[in-house]
Amino acid sequence: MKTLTSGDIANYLDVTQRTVIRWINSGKLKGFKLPGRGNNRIQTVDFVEFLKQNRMPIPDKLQEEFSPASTNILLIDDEPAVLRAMTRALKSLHLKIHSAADGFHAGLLLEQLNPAMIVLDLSMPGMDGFAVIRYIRDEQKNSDIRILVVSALAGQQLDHALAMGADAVLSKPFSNAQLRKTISEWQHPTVEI
Amino acid sequence: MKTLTSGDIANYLDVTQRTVIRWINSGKLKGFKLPGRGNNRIQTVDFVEFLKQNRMPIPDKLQEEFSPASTNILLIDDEPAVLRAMTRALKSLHLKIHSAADGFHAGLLLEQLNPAMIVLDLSMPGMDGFAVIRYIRDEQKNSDIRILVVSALAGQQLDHALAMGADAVLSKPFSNAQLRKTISEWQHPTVEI
DNA sequence: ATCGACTAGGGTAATTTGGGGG
DNA sequence: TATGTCCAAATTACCCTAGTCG
Repeated sequence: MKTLTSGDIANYLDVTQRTVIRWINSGKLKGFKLPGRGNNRIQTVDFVEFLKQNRMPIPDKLQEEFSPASTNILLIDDEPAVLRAMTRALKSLHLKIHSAADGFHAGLLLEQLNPAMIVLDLSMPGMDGFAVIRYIRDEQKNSDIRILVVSALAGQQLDHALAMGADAVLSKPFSNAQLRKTISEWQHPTVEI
Repeated sequence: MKTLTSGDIANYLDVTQRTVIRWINSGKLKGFKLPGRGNNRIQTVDFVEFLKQNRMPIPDKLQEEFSPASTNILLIDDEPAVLRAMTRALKSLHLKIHSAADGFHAGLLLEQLNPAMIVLDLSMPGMDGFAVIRYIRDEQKNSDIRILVVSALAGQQLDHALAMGADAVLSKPFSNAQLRKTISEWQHPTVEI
C-alpha cells in the first residue's frame, strides 16, 4: 500500500499543507489518520480519485505509481527462442517485459501483473490459446488488456481469434518490425480520463 | 503467518519501524515481547483490530488471510473425470473446491484463490508439475499451502516431489478414502504455534 | 568465526496538526 | 467561504549503535 502525506499532496498541487488538511477533515479528500496525533495518510488511489473528480491534472509520477501495470507486457510462447527474440525486439519500447513458456506461468503472471498487453501464441502444448482469450474477455477487470495473437496456424484460426476478441494477429513468421509496430501503437493510447 | 513483526507492520502501513515500536510501547497497538532482547510480535487479530479502531484501510493480503476463503482447495488434473471423482470424494469435507484441467487455469486459480491446499497431478501435458511445487515453495511468500501430489508415475518421481516440498503423495490409482483421509488431516491440523 | 538481514531503542531533525487572525 | 501565513506542541522520520538470528 503506497500512501501519501498531507505534505506530499501539498507539493504535488502547489497549495499549502494547511489547505490539504482542511480538505481531508471536511471529507473532500479521503484519507485516514495514524493513531498518534492523527497524522493523515492518503492512499494513492484515493488521491487519484480526488484529482479526477475535480478535473485536475494527474502528475506523471502518480500515473505510473497508481497503475504500474499499464506498462507491463506479457509474452506467451512455448519456445524459449521465440520469447528471447520477441523480448529483444521490444526492448527499446520501455515496457516491462515478462514471458511465460507454459500455461501455468501464463496464468500466474496474468493474475500477478495485470498486464496492459499480451502476445499470445495460439498453439501451445497442453493449453488452449482460445481459452486465454475467452478468459480475458469474459472477466471485465481484464477487458482492456490488448491481445496480440501470433500463430503459425491457418488464417481461419486467426480470424477466429479476432472474432473472440483479439485486438490483432500476426502469422508466423513475422518480422521484428511488424511486432514492434503493433505494440508501439498500443503504447500511447488515446487519452482517457 | 500468525504473528507479525514491527517491520511487517511498518511495511503494511508505510511508516517507519521506529514508529510502530513506539505505538506498541505506548500501548496503542497491542503486542507482546519475546524473551531475549524483547522483539515484538503482534497477532494478526490484534493488528486488524487496531486498524479498525483507527479507521485505517486493511491491506488486501490481510483481508485474504482473514476471510474464511482460506478453506479453498484447488484440484489440478488434466482428466475431467478424475476431477469430478475427486470433487465428489471431498464434497463432505466442507471445503470450497475448485478445479483446473490445464496449466493456465491452475496458475490463474492459484493466484486468485490463495488456496489452503492443492492436489496436483504431476504428469499433465504441457505443464511440469514440479514447476508448480517449486513455484509454491520458492517464490510464493507465505507458502503454507499444503501440497498433495497424485501421480501414476514411478515411486522415485514421488520421492522427488516430496524432496521438493510436497507434503504428501498418493500413487494412482487411489481410493476415495485415502484422498479424504489425507485432506481431512490437513483441515484440522495438530496445533502448531 | 563471519556475514547479512532484521530488530530495539536513543537522540535529533523534519514534518504534521490545529488554532488564531488576516 | 476558501485559502495563505504564523505558531507551538506533538508525532514521525532519519541516523545511529548494538543485539539477535540463521
